[in-house]
Amino acid sequence: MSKKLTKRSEDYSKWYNEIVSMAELAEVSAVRGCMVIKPYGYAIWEKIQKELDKKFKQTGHENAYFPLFVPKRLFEAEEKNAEGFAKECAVVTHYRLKNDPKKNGKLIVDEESKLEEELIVRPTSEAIIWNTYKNWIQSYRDLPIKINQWANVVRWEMRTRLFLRTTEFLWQEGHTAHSNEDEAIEETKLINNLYKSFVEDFMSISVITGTKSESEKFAGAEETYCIEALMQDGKALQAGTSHFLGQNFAKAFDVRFSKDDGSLDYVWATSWGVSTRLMGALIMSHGDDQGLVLPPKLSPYQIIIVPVFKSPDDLVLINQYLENLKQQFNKLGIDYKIDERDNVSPGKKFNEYELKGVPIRLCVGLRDIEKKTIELFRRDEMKKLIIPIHEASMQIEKLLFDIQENLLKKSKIFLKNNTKIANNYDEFKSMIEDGGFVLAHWDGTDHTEQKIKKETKATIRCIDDTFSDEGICIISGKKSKQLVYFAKAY
RNA sequence: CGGGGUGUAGCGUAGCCCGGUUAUCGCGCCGCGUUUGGGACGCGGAGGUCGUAGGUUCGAAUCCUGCCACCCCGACCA
Repeated sequence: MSKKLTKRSEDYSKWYNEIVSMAELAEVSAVRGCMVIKPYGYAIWEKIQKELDKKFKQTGHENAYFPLFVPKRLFEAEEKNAEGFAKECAVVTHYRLKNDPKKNGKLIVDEESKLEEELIVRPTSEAIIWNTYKNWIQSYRDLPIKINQWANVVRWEMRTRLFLRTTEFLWQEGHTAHSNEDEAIEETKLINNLYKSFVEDFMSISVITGTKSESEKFAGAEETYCIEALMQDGKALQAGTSHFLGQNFAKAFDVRFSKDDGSLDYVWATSWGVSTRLMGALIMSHGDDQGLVLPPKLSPYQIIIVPVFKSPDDLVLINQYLENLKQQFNKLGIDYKIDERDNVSPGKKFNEYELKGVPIRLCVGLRDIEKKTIELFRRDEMKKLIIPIHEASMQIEKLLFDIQENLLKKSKIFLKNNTKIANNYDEFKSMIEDGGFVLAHWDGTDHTEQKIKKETKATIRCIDDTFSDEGICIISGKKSKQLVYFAKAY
């Protein structure tokens, strides 16, 4: 008997870690707070990358790459940004090691190799990129610049958690430069909407959108738009952010351009990103007591084929039987994998692929060949059905579509059922305790926000401007422009 | 950085309070055989500086001290 997965309801945190490890997504590495992403987990990340790239290109963006190291003086240039990240930066101070004269075989830092100016390992690339853009931009004709980079960044967090908050993480960061404010704001919103549609359509995760409060927004940004998802334990997760940077970075790095009327102006900027944290969102949104559940569009393969055979001859027969179907999969662009291991029982394979969240399992044995059937199993509903093989490709195509839709539908219902409106602070406190999003009136002050955070651990997750009903702040009793989303968050 | 906890085989663990043969058990791994439609079984086998450095003792996984690492709760955060 192999190890059983802890039930999701018993210990959510333990369940999460076990899925990451048992579904072979990633493991804790020997390097502090960092993780090793295993092939299966990385294949999912690659699907995310591929799809986002497609969307970025459709909206006029290009990929490029900038250095890992940021000289300290560049990092200092934008004060708020520097201050925001100062406490969590890895810093390169030396460039050489030498043999320890006291201990043979040991290496020590060569003090003589001390750098005159320290290099910061990027926690984000605004500084290095804006210092580069400065040389690229002279005229309004050079604008807009719309670049994305896939990179690793390092943030020395106190506490780490696989995928959600690792010291090093992978992400994409977009950095755009525009000749006017409206265009930059439009870009910021466009990307946030792009994130929303990606997360909903591909990851089947329902999200709320809006802007961040003053204290929650990105250091150095004028406005931060975000998408927020709700995990099954009732905690919110920031899944993506898109920042309108105004002219802050242009001023800090002195990036000016000539307008068509001949005057000089600072450029307008945006930056935006999603990270490997999306993998955490995926696990916590869809996973169940059997393991991971993947939406078909993100699964490394949509179908796992488990042949049931007693001899190599049986296996040959089964492969012949499936030949035509496999060709149809290729034609339809459906990825499949066949598990032909003969030293592992079918039952064990069933459980393995359920743990890995493969959307559909196709099981075939001699019994099926006789009856001209196949057995299908859909992971999201844990239901089996036996169908004639001549209907298989058609049914599977439909089933994949259904699973994708069904997961989003479930996610939407979950989000809806766990979003409540609080009319007073007592109600608010008990709702926050239960988990989920709580909509409440807020007077817009930092003081009130901090008070709520201190007393309930809830933060303002986002402010959806489409809400316009005025009301009274649940704490201060002052006038409130609208309801805002609160929740306890990861 | 504060408060709590844990380090024993690849993983999970018993033993520790109350020191005493060859360090327990399960999973996994290797070999042979029987199996294979929901986590197979039998027999045989390999694998350990008991986190680390000292101390106490005839004798330390066990007691004492320092150090290191990791986990949980705070502060910090995508």
